[in-house]
Amino acid sequence: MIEPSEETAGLRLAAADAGLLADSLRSAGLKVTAPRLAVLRALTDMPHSNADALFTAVHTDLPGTSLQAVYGVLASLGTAGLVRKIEPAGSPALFERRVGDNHHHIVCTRCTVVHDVDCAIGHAPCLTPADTLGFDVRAAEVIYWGLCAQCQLDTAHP
Amino acid sequence: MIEPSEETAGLRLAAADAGLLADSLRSAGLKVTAPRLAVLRALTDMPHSNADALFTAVHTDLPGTSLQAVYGVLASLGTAGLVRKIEPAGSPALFERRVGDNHHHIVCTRCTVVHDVDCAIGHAPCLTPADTLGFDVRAAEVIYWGLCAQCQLDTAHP
DNA sequence: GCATTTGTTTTGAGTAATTCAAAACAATTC
DNA sequence: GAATTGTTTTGAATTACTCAAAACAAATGC
Repeated sequence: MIEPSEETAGLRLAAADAGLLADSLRSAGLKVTAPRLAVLRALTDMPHSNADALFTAVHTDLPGTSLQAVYGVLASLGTAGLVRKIEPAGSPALFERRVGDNHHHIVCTRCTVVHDVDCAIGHAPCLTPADTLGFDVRAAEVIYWGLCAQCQLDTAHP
Repeated sequence: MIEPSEETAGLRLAAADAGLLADSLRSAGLKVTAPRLAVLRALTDMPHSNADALFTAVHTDLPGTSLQAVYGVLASLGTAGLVRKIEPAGSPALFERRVGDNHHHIVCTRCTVVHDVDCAIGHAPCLTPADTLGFDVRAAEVIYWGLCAQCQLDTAHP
């Protein structure tokens, strides 16, 4: 039996992955295009990326791709519900593939790294304000701000 | 005894108010200037305003004032802790004088009106994520999104 | 397979919100 | 009332993003 090399394994994985990504596009009613697959792939590797970082990543694989195309892809993936856009104060918009759950984010005020966090109480208590003021509340967004572990160390020993 | 006219009452109030605003600037270690007083006054009347709206309001009273001055004023008031800046997704930054409590905001997705809301559970349960991931969490920001009462009516009877 | 339709991407330009820098100016301090 | 320090004006630049028209590619029907 022939052992698959690491390279062929990598290719096979990439191919399988491309198939899954293509499927997710198709089932969202979107055409399968190279820029869309590339953006989805980049977002899988680096969640919480901004449009520019994704452009850089995509551009390496697919040199023809324009920044506007990345914005266009992100917009269509967004409305199709395949990616989520978050906009922490003072930062350009960030994108992630984790959608459909009501998870929140924790942002380091020093290095701006972002991580996912689940809601404190498991279900969604903080998703209901004390007084809705007559609003029909559809969503709640929580952002925690603080210092990440590394930045705590860095500020302690400068 | 002479009844104060509405006008003198207004002036007296304005004067008293100017005194209070000036005091708050002084005790924050900031110089008392006309643009700063004007921005504070405008923010009192119209909380959740953006820089441009404040510029328009201030410019009426104090025609020399530039937009950059308003940005400068807001920056210094911000670092002095006299105003708070909020940045709801898809909107320019908004400012308010209500500081020091951990209140949150509810935003109408249709007309973008913003109101203050207190935390659901009174104390701060949603201010603690389930897993801090090693972060030293300093603040939590909650934004509720929905339709305000008026926009619910407007969309029901278009 | 190939033409058609429909949707996507490129190219190029434009805009909104905000920031930067130097000179002019005004509020506090001495 | 002069000196100091901080603020505002003026003018330009930057970042993040959007718009529009033409070129192009994916899916659909034949």
